Amino acid sequence: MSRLPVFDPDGHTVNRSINYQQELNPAQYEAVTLTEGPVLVIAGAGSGKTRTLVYRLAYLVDQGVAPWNILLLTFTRKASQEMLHRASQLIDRPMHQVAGGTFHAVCHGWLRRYGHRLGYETSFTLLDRHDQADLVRMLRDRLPLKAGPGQFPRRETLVQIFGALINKNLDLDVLMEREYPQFVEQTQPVAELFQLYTSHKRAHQLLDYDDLLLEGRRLLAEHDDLRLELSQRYKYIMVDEYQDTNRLQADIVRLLAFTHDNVMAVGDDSQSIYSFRGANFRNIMDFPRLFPGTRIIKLEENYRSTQPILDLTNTIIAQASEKYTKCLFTQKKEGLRPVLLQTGSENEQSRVLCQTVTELHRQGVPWRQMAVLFRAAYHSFDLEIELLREQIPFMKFGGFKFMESAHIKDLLAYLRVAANPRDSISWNRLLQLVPGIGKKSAQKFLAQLNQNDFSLESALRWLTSQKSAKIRTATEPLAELLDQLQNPDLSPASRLNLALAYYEPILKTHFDDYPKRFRDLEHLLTITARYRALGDFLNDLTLEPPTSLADVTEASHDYLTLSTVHSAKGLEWEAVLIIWLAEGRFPSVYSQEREEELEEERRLFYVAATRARRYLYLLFPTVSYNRYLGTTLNTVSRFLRDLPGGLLEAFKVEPEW
DNA sequence: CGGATCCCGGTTTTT
DNA sequence: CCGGGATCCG
Repeated sequence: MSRLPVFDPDGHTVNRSINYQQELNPAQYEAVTLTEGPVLVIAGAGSGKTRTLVYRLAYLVDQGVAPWNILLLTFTRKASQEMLHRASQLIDRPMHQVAGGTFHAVCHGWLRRYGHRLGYETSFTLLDRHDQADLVRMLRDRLPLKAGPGQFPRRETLVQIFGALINKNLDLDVLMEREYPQFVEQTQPVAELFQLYTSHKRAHQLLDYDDLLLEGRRLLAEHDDLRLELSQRYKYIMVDEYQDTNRLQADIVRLLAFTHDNVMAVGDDSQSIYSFRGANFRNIMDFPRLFPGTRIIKLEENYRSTQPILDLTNTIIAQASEKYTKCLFTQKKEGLRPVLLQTGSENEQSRVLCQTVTELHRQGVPWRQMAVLFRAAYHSFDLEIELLREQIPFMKFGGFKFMESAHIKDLLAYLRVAANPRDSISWNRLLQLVPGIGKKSAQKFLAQLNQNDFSLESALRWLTSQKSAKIRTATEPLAELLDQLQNPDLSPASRLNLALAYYEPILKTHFDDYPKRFRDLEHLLTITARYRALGDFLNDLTLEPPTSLADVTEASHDYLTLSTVHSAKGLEWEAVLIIWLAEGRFPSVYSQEREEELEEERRLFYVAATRARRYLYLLFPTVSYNRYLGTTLNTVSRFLRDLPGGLLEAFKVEPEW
């Protein structure tokens, strides 16, 4: 059919002739055009879920809905940007006024703007997991912990407990008994520490990830006028990956939609893989109860994979103990069976993988159409060495600890204090880098700062009035730096440069791998260059930390993807290779105790395998070498054991070189 | 305060 | 067996 461009009053070229009915299947079409009232779309893997959301965005705008009246909640910022981009191409009209992003980012935006109603200044600081652990350590040292019975949890564990408390909406007693029985005797001090943790964050304008959701919800729940205003602004709400939301997020949607109920939730219970973050796959089944009158639409036709791949993935998920009937089918009947490759050592697995991708590449599959997936980031270490040796271009996603390394944290501490002088965690950090100042002095400094209402002047005074001349030679340059960083006219990049000049000698004395770390800091500088406001830079770093070296170094255009399964969610490739399909690795040893955790591992494997369009390779080494256990034998992952015959092509292989 | 020494644990997944 | 964290001691 012909598509005549027409001009709307704004002067944009508008294509008003998308034939929605023709370009979508009946179920998709219904999901796209049913704009009023609650809709739940159960979208199987590869069933055109993103396509449906994109067309719905376009359709809404085509129908005359203003883009700023739409809210698109996604799992990552990248996902929402991608959808908006595709939708704007479809209707040839910019969509950037659509509000989009993660729950955390959207709540964050509200809190910057309206947070004063809950007692937050606009300069509040976001804490990542590492900051949370630092704070817990600081507070735990203040607590008179007598050496009671049983161990006190490590600080990472404490952070985990606090997170579960919020996201799973449980009482501490119940949580401890159910999930941390080994620490049950410590429930009382843990509760005390949690109290301390919560009140400290308040007093110092600090918010962790959970606070964003918690306080975002409170903003809506306790301020009727604001709830009304936001509900009327976001007249149409779409939530992607609903199976990975938790109770808190469901509450936020419920509150936000109270004037209209125009919510479309999209998800797949079989792909719920974030229970460690408080998500529960049953949540998606609760949606109709939260929104009475929900129309449920199922997308079951798969457009991604070939039938032999679907035969395997359908079988895998059919073995799940709790499942909602859904059976994917495809028109792509032809195709190769998934291949199981059993190798000797881990290194042989790596070499066989190199051979396989090289062969696929020779047959015409570009690198960017291939991905290697694994359960945990460290599973690919050996492979990365092998890929480098073979000069196969690759990029790794997930498990990237750039932001957690000490030198990055150190450098950012100077900027964070400049942005929020109440940020006790950063003060604590940067003070202890001064030779001659340790825990005790830092503590004294903070107490003193507290009395002076955290004025920077009093901080500088303290730094320049140290009695010992030796200490003053170190604190005076620090005071000078902090004074310079205060200048509001400086760009984030120039501030970072100032801090780097001050920090470089410290870096040299603290780390023997100083050159490598210095390069990291220079990478950080290139990220900074994109920002005009210091606050934006710091927030983004916490809300969307760099996920791969790609964000830091030059991106090449054609590369093989290496990714954790979690980071591969929502993506697809011509060829997918999954490594380490051995008991203890995938499923992980940490999940072998509880049935529900094993079920999640199964869904995780399902997610991994359904990323493949044409080629699916499953690899596992029989022998693994462990430094302290010596050589051990692996058995193939339980997900591949006891499959009905004919689903897989199985080989024992040895590398040729 | 900070370096030396001892002791325990042992790479999950991420906003 | 190696590394981080807690603890001890100068």
